[in-house]
Amino acid sequence: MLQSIARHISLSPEEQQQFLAFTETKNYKAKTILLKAGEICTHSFFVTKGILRSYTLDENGVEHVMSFACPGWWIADMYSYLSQRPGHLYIEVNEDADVLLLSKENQERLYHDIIKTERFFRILVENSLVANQQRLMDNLSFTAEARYDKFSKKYPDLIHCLPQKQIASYIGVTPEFFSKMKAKLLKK
Amino acid sequence: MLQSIARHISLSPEEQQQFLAFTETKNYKAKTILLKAGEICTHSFFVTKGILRSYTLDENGVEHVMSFACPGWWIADMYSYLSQRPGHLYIEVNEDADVLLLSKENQERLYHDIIKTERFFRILVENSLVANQQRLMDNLSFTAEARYDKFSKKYPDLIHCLPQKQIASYIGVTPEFFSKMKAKLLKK
DNA sequence: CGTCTATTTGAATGTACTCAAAAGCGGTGG
DNA sequence: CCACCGCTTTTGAGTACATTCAAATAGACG
Repeated sequence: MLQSIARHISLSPEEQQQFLAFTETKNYKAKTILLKAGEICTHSFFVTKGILRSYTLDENGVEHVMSFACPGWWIADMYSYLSQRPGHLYIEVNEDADVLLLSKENQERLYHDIIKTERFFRILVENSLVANQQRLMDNLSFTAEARYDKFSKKYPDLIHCLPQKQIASYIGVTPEFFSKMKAKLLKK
Repeated sequence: MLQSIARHISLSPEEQQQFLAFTETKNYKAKTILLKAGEICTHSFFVTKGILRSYTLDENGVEHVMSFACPGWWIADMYSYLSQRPGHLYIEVNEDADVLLLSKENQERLYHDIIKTERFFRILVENSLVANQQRLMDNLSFTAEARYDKFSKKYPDLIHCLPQKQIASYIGVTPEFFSKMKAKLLKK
């Protein structure tokens, strides 16, 4: 995580230690659910090993993947985490994972104690926003086929370690349609 | 704008003046284009009067509305503004507008001179991110009808001052389909 | 090995799009 | 102030992309 921080701000060794001291390390098995819809997201998660994902369940019980988190990525239900109100997202472990937990309280302490961290998290959120806006525009502008193409170019490695139905959900189609689409692409 | 800032951080009168001194006030007529795709977004815009909107044009020349900005809202091509690389968005004046311009350089100066402003903009971006994620999930989970319903409840006043085709574009359907959908809703 | 879930395939359906044409509306200039 | 032009909205018919439902097959895990 310190590497990932160092890409945006520079912390002294003491500050680095303080940052880490505010986090908690945990290991989770695949399929563990770290957060459920209706709960308050008290921590944000930094993945050092494995894969997590966040998703909603709609009124018909269909899953819609919000995001995947690989090593080096943060994940949380931002709405719930920021407002400290019950959220709509589930966060689940896709593959056995090592995770750093940062509680909302410790995050606030960090902002207070090491003011530079505010910049760090601002930049993270800025990057998320840009990525999210891009994904939204892609969904409005492109067909499923083009979205899949973009996805596989953006995350070439992820494709091999995710179940198809989750990729289908991420790009916004049913697993059945995704399967047919893939078959059609292979013919070409 | 000072009111909008005061909701998140408190600035001394001097700091307030300094903030304002970093901005530039302009008045634009409807249909003025403030930014084109391919250009670098050098300023972010704070609307004090009127309405702006941002959108992309896809390969077929179809417009996809990214966002509307009413008084009290910021708007920019965040990708381009943050990276200072050519962007994909157009920003256009919907209704004659008064706008405060904040250049990227002055934004950086603000972060440096009044460190609290970093918090302010962090919170703004956080809120944008949450809203954007919500919109993305709505697009994946709901039908056009439900999205229109949500939109009209979230922005009841906007509906009356936007051309239908822009609302259609925002919720992600063609103007023709939107028209038919509205007719069907009236029957009920 | 058996069970449970994921994937594939097919047929029928539906939601939303395209194209085309008519009607409505607003602004601009004569 | 009216007439005209351009743009938005409406309406209809035909189409396409994607879904639903169902059933068969394949894979993963205990």
